[in-house]
Amino acid sequence: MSLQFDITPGSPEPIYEQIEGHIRRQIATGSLVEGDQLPPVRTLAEQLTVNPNTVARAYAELTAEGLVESRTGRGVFVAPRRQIFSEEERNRRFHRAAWRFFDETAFLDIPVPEMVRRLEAAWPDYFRKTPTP
Amino acid sequence: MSLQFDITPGSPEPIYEQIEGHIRRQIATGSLVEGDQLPPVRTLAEQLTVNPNTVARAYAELTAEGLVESRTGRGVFVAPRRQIFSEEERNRRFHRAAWRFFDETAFLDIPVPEMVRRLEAAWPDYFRKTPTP
Amino acid sequence: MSLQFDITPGSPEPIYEQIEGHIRRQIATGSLVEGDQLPPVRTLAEQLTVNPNTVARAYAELTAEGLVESRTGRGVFVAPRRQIFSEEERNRRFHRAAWRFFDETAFLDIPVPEMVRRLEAAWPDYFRKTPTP
Amino acid sequence: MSLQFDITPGSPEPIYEQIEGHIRRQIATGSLVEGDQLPPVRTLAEQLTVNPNTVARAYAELTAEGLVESRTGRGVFVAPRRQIFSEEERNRRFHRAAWRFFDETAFLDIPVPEMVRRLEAAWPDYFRKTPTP
DNA sequence: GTGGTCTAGACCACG
DNA sequence: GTGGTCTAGACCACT
Repeated sequence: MSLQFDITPGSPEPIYEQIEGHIRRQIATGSLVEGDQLPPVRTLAEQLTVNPNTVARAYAELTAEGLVESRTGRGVFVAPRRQIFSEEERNRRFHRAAWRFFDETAFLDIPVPEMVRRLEAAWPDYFRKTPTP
Repeated sequence: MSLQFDITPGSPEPIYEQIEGHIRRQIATGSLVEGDQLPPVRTLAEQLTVNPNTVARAYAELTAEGLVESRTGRGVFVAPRRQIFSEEERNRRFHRAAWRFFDETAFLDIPVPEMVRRLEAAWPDYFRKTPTP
Repeated sequence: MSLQFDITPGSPEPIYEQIEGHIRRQIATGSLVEGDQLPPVRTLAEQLTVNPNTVARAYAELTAEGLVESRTGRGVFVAPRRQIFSEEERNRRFHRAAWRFFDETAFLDIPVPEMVRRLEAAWPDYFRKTPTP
Repeated sequence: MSLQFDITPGSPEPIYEQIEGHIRRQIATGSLVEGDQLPPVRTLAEQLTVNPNTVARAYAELTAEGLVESRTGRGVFVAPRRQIFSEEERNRRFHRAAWRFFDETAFLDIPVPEMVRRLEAAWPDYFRKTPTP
């Protein structure tokens, strides 16, 4: 439950998004399940040596998305799994991610079938990256 | 050579990246080949109704990447095709893009096979974004 | 388009939520329509005499909700209307709001039919509160 | 008199407010009448597995409002019913609650008549939240 | 000029 | 102790 991970401060991806990403992944892969408590804002901030506000922002966005919920005075906990977005919105988000992916890979000269193959191959690796402690 | 395409003002993707993307894709798919001239900065800026600086930036980055080259006084031309990135670099970029894609889609609750199917389905649409003139 | 409104700093409702509320209402009632630009963060911050970060936070949340979209370097604009939440999530939010309403009115000793009548009567007033300039 | 109810730990509504709400409702609906004794702070705290301070706070606020009264050494009892708020105050509170409700539901795209219908439908459910023992 | 990120540090509400 | 809000001020990316 201690959420072992690092962030890369210089990256174009903002720190709070990196934090969100790690936690989302833990939830998506089942490393964190409903009712689990996230580390306190100050603790995680210290561990990552970032400002508490930055962690708080990540928690706030995850809360807004409904992935976690905050119980005042007690901490932030993984929320029961729900379907938050409409079919339409999920399609929109999928398309946005897909196009971004195409944009970032189009000039790598990898043919589409090969790309898809690689993507399928990368998935278990991604899934496993999150250490189940 | 007149580069028919639109940019999406509402997108979070910066305009200069959208322009770069379109040109990269034209080159990747063979719509633009070695020696073809790109439209002058001012012309393209007018056509897209964006700031000339924005177009200039896109051209500059493509030049830096070696995809196009500027012949002073005459314009910007598609460069001879060569292997720009090392195998290692291409793998690195592919992985980064793939992980970002996973991060953005993991919590959409779309199973992997379905995701792959959708991705393959989205490609022609993406490709068509830039009509080959 | 100048968004005439005040905020009450002492209120239990946080300032950024008050700002969000006003803008949501303007959009809900049609005072702000797709494509309209919101006042710049700094301008609105000055007008309300709050910190720019506070306004930025309100804008960020509205952006996350999909009600507005930010075009980098140019400003924040009202987004095309979309159905963002699933039926389930909308029900959940409606129920939460309804129960909160009941909690806040239960001890006012107003019988339910009377309450409903009053609520219907209050709506046009609410709707009109947002000045169409 | 044993006050059968649960609190929802995941809710954004603070626990002490949930407790207050339940008791207010019991009084409003006649489940608790003048002279009835509330369970001792420690007992209720144990039953709900919350901090005794939290229960104490709820009792304190209800006492301050005049809904219950504490007879030192013997416990807390439901106070004689009286008009607690002036007509004006009741209108003010109703309006505040109504506007908050509108704010939270305006962007759910539910037409007013449908909203009223749903609200009426939700009431019995809300009422039942506290089973009359 | 626009918005977005991050830090530092204060203050409050809840338990 | 927990998270949440707000301010002040710096720095960056994009147009």
